Amino acid sequence: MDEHGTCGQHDHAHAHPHGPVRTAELVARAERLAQDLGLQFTTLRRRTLEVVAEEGRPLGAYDIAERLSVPGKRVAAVSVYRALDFLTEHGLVHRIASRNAFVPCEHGHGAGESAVFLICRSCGSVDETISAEIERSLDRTLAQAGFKPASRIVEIEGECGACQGRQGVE
Amino acid sequence: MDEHGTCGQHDHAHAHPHGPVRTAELVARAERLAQDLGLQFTTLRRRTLEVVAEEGRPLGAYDIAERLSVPGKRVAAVSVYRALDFLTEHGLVHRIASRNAFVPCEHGHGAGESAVFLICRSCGSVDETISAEIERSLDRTLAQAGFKPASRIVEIEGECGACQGRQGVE
DNA sequence: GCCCTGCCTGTTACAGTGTAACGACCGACC
DNA sequence: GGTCGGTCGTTACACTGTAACAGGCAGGGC
Repeated sequence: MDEHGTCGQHDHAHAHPHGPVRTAELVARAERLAQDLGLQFTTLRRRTLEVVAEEGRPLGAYDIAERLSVPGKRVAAVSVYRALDFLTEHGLVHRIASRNAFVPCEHGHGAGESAVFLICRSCGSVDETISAEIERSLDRTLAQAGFKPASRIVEIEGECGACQGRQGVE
Repeated sequence: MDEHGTCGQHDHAHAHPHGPVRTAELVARAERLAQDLGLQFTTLRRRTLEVVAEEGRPLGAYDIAERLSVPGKRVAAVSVYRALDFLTEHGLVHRIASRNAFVPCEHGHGAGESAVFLICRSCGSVDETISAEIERSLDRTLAQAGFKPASRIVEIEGECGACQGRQGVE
């Protein structure tokens, strides 16, 4: 429950070392959220969220559509986009702008907070962290420029710790 | 050269506090750079840079292609992409990931440094700033996560100072 | 001169990304 | 029942980006 308060330090959820984000947990959060706000957490939205959560790396909308499709029943990308609109709007998944792809939200943070995405060029994994320090310096810079922020995108490409270890690649 | 007079006749929303990037200056920088590194600053690359520099807002590759084309001679988008690859690689233009569009580099900074882009939702202008403070906090967060950064994307969407002033619509 | 090589450009083709528009369905509410 | 709003299916289309191949052009070696 009390996820917001305890996350003050550098205690962030590492999802990838252990495997994918807890799908069930994310779905439960979505259900609570829909309940509270009177929104519809439909089957398509739930399945889209599950597919994104179960993948260990960013998924494109068409990849998601393909995974949602079964021989008799094809899910069109446009439907996936609408589901993703819903999910991103409520902070359940994030869009990785530099990849045109989507990842599950690893934190319980609200949509207002800004996350930093660490994208590994070697293994393609994406880690999400939050730093109050970065937010502070961003706020300061924005205030100085007289700019009123609405949404923030911070994406760092590079090499994750695990991939630096096994240097040479397979 | 009169820098302000060039915009007098048109009422386009004009992005930069200091006026549009000086095209000639940017071209001169490119020429020096090509000279120093033994690279070819070809006509297509120069004209692409000029088109991007003269626009007050981010331009898509196809927009650039259209501006470069003349009735008899059409420039294909793929050529523009190659020119843009060259220009971004050498820090002459930047790609705005959240818009799939390109802006001229307003600073003389090297490719290593990371810029912060302030994208105005109202007028579409993009301002580029650099903050040592933000870089420091990013570095600290990355080091803590054991992540080795290669490139950084920081894009803030919101409302620029000028648009906050004239609140409503035009 | 001639060929070879490397780089740039033109062209075609195609895959991926994203949105607009219309219609049908369904549940809620009068 | 009828209306209204939201979701979804479907089609169509525009935009973004890359692969692959061919031609052109300059420089270097013979």
